[in-house]
Amino acid sequence: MDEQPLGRIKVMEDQFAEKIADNMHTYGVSTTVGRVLGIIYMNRKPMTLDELSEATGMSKTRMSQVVREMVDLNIAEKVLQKGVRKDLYNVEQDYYQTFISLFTSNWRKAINKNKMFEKKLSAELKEITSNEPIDEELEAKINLLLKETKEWLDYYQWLANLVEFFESGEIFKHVPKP
Amino acid sequence: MDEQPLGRIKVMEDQFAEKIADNMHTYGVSTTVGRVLGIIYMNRKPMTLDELSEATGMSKTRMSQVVREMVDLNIAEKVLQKGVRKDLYNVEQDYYQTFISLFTSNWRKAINKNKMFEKKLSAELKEITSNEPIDEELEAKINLLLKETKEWLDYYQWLANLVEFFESGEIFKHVPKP
DNA sequence: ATTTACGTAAAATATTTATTGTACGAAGTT
DNA sequence: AACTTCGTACAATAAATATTTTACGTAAAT
Repeated sequence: MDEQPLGRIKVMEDQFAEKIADNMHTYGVSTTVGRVLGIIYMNRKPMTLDELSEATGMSKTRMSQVVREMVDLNIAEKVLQKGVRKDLYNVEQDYYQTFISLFTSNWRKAINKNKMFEKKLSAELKEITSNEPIDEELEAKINLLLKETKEWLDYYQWLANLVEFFESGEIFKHVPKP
Repeated sequence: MDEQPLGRIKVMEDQFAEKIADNMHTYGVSTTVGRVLGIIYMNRKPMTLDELSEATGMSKTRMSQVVREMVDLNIAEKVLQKGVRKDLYNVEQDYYQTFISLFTSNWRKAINKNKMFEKKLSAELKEITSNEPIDEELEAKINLLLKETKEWLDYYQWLANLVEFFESGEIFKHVPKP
């Protein structure tokens, strides 16, 4: 209570960084990724691995791992500054963009994985329907599976459209930024 | 290759269930939750803990835990069937609805957590701006923090609107089901 | 040409999360 | 009333993830 104003601001900034970390958690990224994002964000300018290590109290190796993960997720980028030897990392300053980056990179991953499955499954289904002698019960089962496959593919098409809807910024036309 | 048609269908059904599990993973739920969802889905009717235990090869205790998690997430429900003593569990059969349930329950959790933070932070900020003697540097810092707080609150308002946009089904007006 | 600082791979450790086993109360059955 | 069966709390164990330590190749500084 009787703290220095500057100290209190520092405390609030830390709380803020923590909150950002917490928010990140909802995207399924590890706590430390969230923390680092919050720290760089609050620092208001790019940071080196050593600075991050200092700020988190974690090893430099860990910072290296975390920062790589963030770059992969499109929520951080390496910044080149001439004359400076150490790598600098910066984060997206726009919350909405961060949301979109994480959302799209997660779902794109799932969509791509699914592509292979799609091919395999429909090939198998085609084959089985053309080759085999078919009794009634079998036919019913096959038809059910066919129907479900169709629904599944449609669902993934929808997901792909949804990702595009976010990535293009179209979402903001219908859910505008306050 | 020389398998029975019925056996091959079983294999495909299993692959399908697996794929559903995989998809679930993108939402940040545990693998087993995904598996159970896929199994019940493919079973096409509600299942008991014992049946699930049998189907997954896992303990009944684990099934109990998983099913509870699913109910909390709104992707499964307990079904009462008179005359039957065991609890039966069913899952949402509509992929889109499952997507929405998971999306909204995740973000709602985050939004609620944030509510408390909001109050605390803005109270602190108000206090510090009214009580303290202010020099120029301090004032600049405070203003920056105020601005960031505002942005953060706006962002969360947006998230809340987004959740509503999904939950109400409005999303389908703009990204229609194929 | 040596030395120093950097980032990260790879292996080792610590922490967290998932899973099982035991036990027990509540409710149904005999 | 004694006996089963059910679901789950709670403690123990196993598996997966996060984190650190050590080591090493590469590039800048001396």
